[in-house]
Order: sequence, then C-alpha cells, then structure tokens
Amino acid sequence: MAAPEELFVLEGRPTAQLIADQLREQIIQGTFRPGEQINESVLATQLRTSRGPVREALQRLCQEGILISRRNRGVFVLELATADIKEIYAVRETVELAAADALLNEGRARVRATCEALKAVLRDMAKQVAVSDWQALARLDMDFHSTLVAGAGNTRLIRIYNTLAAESRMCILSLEVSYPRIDVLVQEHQNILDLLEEGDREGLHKAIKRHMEKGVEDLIATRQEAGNKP
Amino acid sequence: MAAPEELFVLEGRPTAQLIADQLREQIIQGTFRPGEQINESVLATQLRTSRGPVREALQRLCQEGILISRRNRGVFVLELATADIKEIYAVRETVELAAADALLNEGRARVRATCEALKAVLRDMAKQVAVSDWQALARLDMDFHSTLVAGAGNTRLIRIYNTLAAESRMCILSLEVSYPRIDVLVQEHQNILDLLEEGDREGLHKAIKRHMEKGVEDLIATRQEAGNKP
DNA sequence: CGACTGTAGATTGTCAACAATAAACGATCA
DNA sequence: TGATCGTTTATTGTTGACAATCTACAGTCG
Repeated sequence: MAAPEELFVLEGRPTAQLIADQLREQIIQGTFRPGEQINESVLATQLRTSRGPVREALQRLCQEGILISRRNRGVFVLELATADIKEIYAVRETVELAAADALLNEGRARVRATCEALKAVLRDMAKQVAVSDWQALARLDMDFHSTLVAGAGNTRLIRIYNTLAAESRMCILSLEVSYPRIDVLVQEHQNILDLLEEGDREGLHKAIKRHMEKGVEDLIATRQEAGNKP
Repeated sequence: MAAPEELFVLEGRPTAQLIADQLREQIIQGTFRPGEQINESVLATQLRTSRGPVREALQRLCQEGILISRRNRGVFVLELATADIKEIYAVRETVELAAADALLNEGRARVRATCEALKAVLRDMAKQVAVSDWQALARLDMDFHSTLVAGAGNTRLIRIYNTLAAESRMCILSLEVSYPRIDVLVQEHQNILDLLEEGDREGLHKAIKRHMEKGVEDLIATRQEAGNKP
C-alpha cells in the first residue's frame, strides 16, 4: 500500500497548545484588548473543554509574556508601555544581527534557501499591500523576520525570536491606526533581502539596525499622538 | 508600630512556581539525571500536593527547555548534545555582548553599581575555589554573568539569559568532572570586570568572546574524553 | 521461526466538584 | 460624615477520580 502524504492526524497535538496558539493569535489580532481580563471558566465553556487545558494554555502564554497573571485575581492581556517597545526592539535587533551573522557563516547554500523563503513572504506582502490588509501585513512583517532568524538554524534563537515577534505584533496592533509608511514597507524588507543575497555583512547590519530604529520611532511617535501611556 | 522590614510572607508566591524553582535547582544540580523520566504522581506525593500544581511546574520547565515532554509518555530531563552546547554558548555570547554594550551606554553610575555586585560574586567565587566546591562554583559562575546582563536593565534580556544560564549549568554538570582550569576561573572573570570598570568596550567584547569560546572548547573536549554523545 | 495482533500495565490527559483568596459592597459606630 | 469592619461575590487554586493513550509483552498464525 502506498503511503499517503499525511494521514489525517487526529488531533495529534496537545490540546493545551492548540488553545494557546488560537488564543495567542486572537490576542495578537486584538480580539482581546490590552489590560482585558481572561476568564478561565467562560473560555473553557466557549471551547467546549474544561478549565484544565485552558489553564495550561494561559500559563503558557504568561510565560511567553503576552499575558500577566495576578495571583487569585486572574490573567490579563499585557499592556505595553513605551519602555517595553524599546526593550523589545532592542532585543530583536540583537537577535536578528546575530542570526544574520550566523546565517552568512553557514554558507551560500543556506543563504540561498533562506532568501527563497524570504522572497515568498515578500510576494505575499506585496499582495496584501495592494488590498491594505493591516492584520495580514503585521503578520507577514513578522514572518519575514522570523524566517530570517530561522535561517541561522539555531533553535534557541528561533524560540526567543518567536516570542519577540508576538510582542511586536501586539505593539503594532496597539496603534490600531497601524503601519505608517506602508509604501516603503516592502521596499525596506526587499533591501534587507538583497543585502543578504549579496552577502554584504556590513550593509545588512546597518540595514537591520536602521529598520529597527525606524520601527521604534514610528511606534512611539504614533503612540504619543494617540496620547497613550508614556 | 514600626513596620518590620518584611513581614513573614506566608507562601506569597504561587505554589507551582515554588515547585518549579525547587525542581529546576534539583535538575541543575543533578538530582535528576539527563534523560531521566519525571513522574507526576510520585512527585506530587513526595511534595504532599496534588498533580495539578506539579503538572503546571513541569510544563513551565518544559517551556524553559530543561525538560522535554512527550505526549502520553511523560516528561524527561533534557539530554544535551554537543550541538546544544554550541547553540547555548552562541546565544549567551550574543546576549552578553548586547548587555555589555547597553550597560556601557547606561552611564558610569550604572556601570559602577554593576561592578560592585560583580565584585561581591567574585569574592564568593574565590572562597569556593579555596574549598573546591564545584556545585557552588558553577552557580557563582552563572551568577556573575547573570548579574552582568542584569546590569543592562532590559527585563526581556534578563529573562532570556536566565534560561540560558540554567542550561549552561546543566552543561557544566553533565561533565561531572566539572571545571577544568579552575586556577584561571576567577582570573578570567576578574578580567571581564576590570575591562567593564574601565569602560573598555572593545576589550570587553573580546574578553567575553574569548571566555565563551574557551567555555565551549572545555565542555566539548571534556565530553569527548568521556566518550559521550557526539 | 518470524511477523502480526491482542491484551495488560503504567502514565499522562481531562474533567467537575470543592476550597481558598481577594476585591467590592454595605452596615455599623464614633 | 467618615472610617472601619464584616459580608458577599466572583475568580482562581487545588484535589481526586475517570478516560485516553502509549509501550511492552505474550500468544497466535502463517
């Protein structure tokens, strides 16, 4: 009997992780607002499950840092202050620079494979720019960077970055008005891709740093316009 | 009535975290060996609690990466391969370099405060060298580096590093024979401290890189002698 | 003798009921 | 009128029982 590509995997993954993934996406997309409380019981009822798995999922997200737990009070969606934005982007810059370096040291084959993946992301991004789907753009923006980091092949670096990516999407979301400079969004990422493909280490470093600086500036500027927390 | 420094905080922290902390320390110290299975029920019985909190604690350590969970099989203590060691030290180097940079940018006051904390750690380290307490030395080694990273004041960086520190202690432990080059252990850290105090950014970078390189070399060399996993 | 199948044991995964805790409200007293 | 102290209520923290799942072993059939 010929083996089928993938036999219908009957809920192969742990339930708690399914819940966590779903919840994370909802938080990042703004279904739950920053500061909002998440009730275990009602969530369990909605998901047709018991509090056990829900509790596990919530705890997981707490450890990721996008929820905060107050003992005997409940879990709440993280509220990001300006200091958090600076922190997140500072660490992102560090991780991405390290990943870029490591990737370039891995050799051309690895670089080329990563570039192909990045190009696919950029194609999707261009499509979404055309229809101005902010949610999708925020996701693809992070996909691009996550893919870049993944190229380095360091599993711990990847794990660290995924958390940062989730937090970044929360930052972007909290603006609501979303991306300024949408016109240069694809262009900036394309620039990073080109420099990577050329193997221009120095240029790549500068581009990533500049990209992050701009990101922080935009976020903080837009936030101050909105009169949000300092 | 004068307020006492700290009124006996009656189990103020969540139980699961207490269990997780205790368990983490035991794993790092080698009470549980790499690859060993940890049974929820028996652990719950030993701790005079139920499986719920234990389960939460285990999940937490899974997410930290020092335990791995296999669905319907159980959780096992992480077994570190040589590739893991390289990964861990590569990320540690990245994080520490970033932290050192950030710290130097924070200004002299912050640097001086951090140096004081580091000196205290070094004093303890010298004491333990005298009595050759390997466990304590491994802990103090990591304390030194964690303190350095903490000096930068980036909470996310600190959280990331703490996990790496735990994994590093597992690496060191797995050698069992423990630290080679004990004579230069204090000296190397003192060197890093001196360069930080002088504000010698370039020298500090080089020292940290060299420190990490040596660490990996020692670990891998000792491991190969022991004929362990490649 | 080898491969397959069915059963047994152990372990995690899930659940619903119970207990503990903290904030919010309202009553009581100076 | 103001503050303090019980009471209420909603929520999480904890527990023990039950169900689902995996591995290992033994029995059976070719």
